[in-house]
Amino acid sequence: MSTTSYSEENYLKVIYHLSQKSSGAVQTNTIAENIGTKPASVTDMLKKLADKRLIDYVKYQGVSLTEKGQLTAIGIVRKHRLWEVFLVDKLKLKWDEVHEIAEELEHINSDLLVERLDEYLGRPKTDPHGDSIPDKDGKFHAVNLTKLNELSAGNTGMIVGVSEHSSAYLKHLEKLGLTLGKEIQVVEVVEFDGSVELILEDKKVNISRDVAKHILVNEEF
Amino acid sequence: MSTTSYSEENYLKVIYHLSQKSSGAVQTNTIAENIGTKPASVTDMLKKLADKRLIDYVKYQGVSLTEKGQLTAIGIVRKHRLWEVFLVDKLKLKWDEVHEIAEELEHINSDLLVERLDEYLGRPKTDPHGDSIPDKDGKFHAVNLTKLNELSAGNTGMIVGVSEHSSAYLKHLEKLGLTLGKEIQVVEVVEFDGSVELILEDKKVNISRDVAKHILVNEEF
DNA sequence: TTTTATTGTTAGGTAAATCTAAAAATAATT
DNA sequence: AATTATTTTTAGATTTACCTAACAATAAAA
Ligand SMILES: [Mn+2]
Ligand SMILES: [Mn+2]
Ligand SMILES: [Mn+2]
Ligand SMILES: [Mn+2]
Repeated sequence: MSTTSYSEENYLKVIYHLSQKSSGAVQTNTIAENIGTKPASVTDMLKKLADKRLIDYVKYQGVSLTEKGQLTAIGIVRKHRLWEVFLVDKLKLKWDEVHEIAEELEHINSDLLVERLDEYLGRPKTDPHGDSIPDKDGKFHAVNLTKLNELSAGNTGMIVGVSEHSSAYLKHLEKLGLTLGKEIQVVEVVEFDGSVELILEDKKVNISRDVAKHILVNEEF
Repeated sequence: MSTTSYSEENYLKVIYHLSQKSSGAVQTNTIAENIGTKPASVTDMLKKLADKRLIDYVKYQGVSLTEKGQLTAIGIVRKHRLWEVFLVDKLKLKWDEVHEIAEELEHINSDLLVERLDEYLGRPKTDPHGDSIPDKDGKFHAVNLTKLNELSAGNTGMIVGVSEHSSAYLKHLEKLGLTLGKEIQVVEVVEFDGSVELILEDKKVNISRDVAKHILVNEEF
């Protein structure tokens, strides 16, 4: 089992996330945008990852992860999310402060470390943004999420995740009081602009469609 | 304040440790041995570190850290030791299992992270091997240590550190029961081979000079 | 179905960190 | 002081992960 560099791991993780987001092969340019490199650099790396049997790559046709590539990627995602839990639960960082740091921590390779960290944190199932943490074998335990903007008037739910992790977005939610675990009820989804009017802790809050669509709720009824 | 790469940081740290160990300039070959590279590579790096004003370097005359270089090095030592405390105290790794991992963790750059970690750990003054942890400003709080082999018959002390960190050595001490915090009393320092006969928890233990000289005790009387 | 636009690849280069082999400086021994 | 040994540096390569500019393939539009 050859070793993977930080850079290779970042590529695998991005390819993994992009494959989740939409079906079919992942495109070179999309990877470049997400990693912050040029397409030419991506092509170089894709060849290397293909040589290592971490991805299936057909020139001009995009890529997908092999079994081995996917397991590697999920392992990194697991570490990223466990470290985020540590940073928020134990070190009391805010949910918008942890991503960058976890981006580094996720590359530290030690099965013993990850196992003990998981145990120490109480084997959490989700990270501070509500994302599911895969277990040691790379299995996710299904959770059913609905986007807030897809609820109908009258529906109630608890905020269990967000699908956008930028600091700007998270800080905005924080200010609105829309944090994980909060109960909300939809008053109206405005047809004109898609904005959502909701009740949060007995107060009315109005959020734009763009804000609403990245809030994931556990629909209650 | 330009950024330092992992590799540069490892060099700075090694130069720092070597300057502590013996006075005078640190030699190229010694650095190479300690980092595990060839002297030619060290020369390359020394030029770079000198350009960045992190070391004073005169061709053929060895190097020493500048103020800036020393502060950087101490910052890395601080992180290394804090993470070791975390790994042992919180994650329950053994003292011979943490060095490699801390070698990676020490490079993660976030003042907020280090501050919170320090706070979370209760601002420890020493790491799991008894080494002093510098404070945020790079200051060490002096502790007076004596090498076990320098004690005289009848002297008593508490084990507060070790000056050798190899897994083999630490495992050996563990087996003998010679771990941090243990009280010992010297029965005799054998003149013939320098081995030390001591009492540990009411039992007699004999250790070689080589083992004894890396055990640091807080002499009691 | 050409033409145009988009997407992806190749060719050739750079910077960081390493290496080997050869040369130069310094230190230690006759 | 001359010779030998050790230490250090230089010269020239290599590998990884990038880049720009030019070209090729595919997709979209006319
Ligand atoms: Mn990363
Ligand atoms: Mn997250
Ligand atoms: Mn290190
Ligand atoms: Mn230590």
